[in-house]
Amino acid sequence: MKDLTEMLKGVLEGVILQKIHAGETYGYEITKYLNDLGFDDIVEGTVYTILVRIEKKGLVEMEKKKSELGPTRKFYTLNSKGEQELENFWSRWTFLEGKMNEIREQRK
Amino acid sequence: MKDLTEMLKGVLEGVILQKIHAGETYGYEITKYLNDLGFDDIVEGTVYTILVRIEKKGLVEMEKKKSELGPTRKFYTLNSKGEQELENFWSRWTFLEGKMNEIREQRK
DNA sequence: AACTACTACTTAGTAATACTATATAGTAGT
DNA sequence: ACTACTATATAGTATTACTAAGTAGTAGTT
Repeated sequence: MKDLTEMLKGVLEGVILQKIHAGETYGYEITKYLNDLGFDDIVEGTVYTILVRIEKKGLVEMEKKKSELGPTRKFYTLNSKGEQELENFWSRWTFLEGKMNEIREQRK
Repeated sequence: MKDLTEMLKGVLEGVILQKIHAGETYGYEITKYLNDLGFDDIVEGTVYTILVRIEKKGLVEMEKKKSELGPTRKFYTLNSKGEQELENFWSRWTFLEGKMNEIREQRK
């Protein structure tokens, strides 16, 4: 999908939190997952930037594990603060989604 | 709703295009409309910035009309380019909304 | 006349975020 | 050696919403 960049702001971080919530994962895998989902323009640099950010915010724990295929992977898991932030994220999303439907339906 | 700012990026402009599409309107009225909808933090400055932007992009026509209550109002209407952009906007939104549901449902 | 409140528009500066571009490095197959 | 794929890192850029402050018209109150 084209021109999605601006619309992803404030969303992509939550999407990545959700992905980590669904099971321990690492940057390269997250990037692949998003590309496979149809977010063509999301590249590794974008994902790593967000991973650094959420780690600084203290939302995740990180553990290095060897890969048989390449350099060491950095696996992330959500901590309780991360789980709370994920809930807040979905709360914001649900609010926005509801309002967008209202706005779309309005006549006059 | 708190902390919605980032999530509004790439969305608010489309919302305003939709509001104009629904009928000729002006900045102050748009601001009130958004506040009444529940977007508490959207202030006049934000709306006027976007109105200037969409006018520069050539998505709207503007006409000044006197108000009985205050300074002259600047009424906006969508032109064909604006209508096209609005369609593209909803297309992007629908795509994102669908993907977000997929992401939210995923297990592992 | 001075004031307050509401209507209405303007704009310079800031913060946050995703993307661009490039670099480094490990493993495996030809 | 070369190529491809896996895997992480980061400086710089563009875009966008928000902050903050200002100007100005109308109407009612004191």
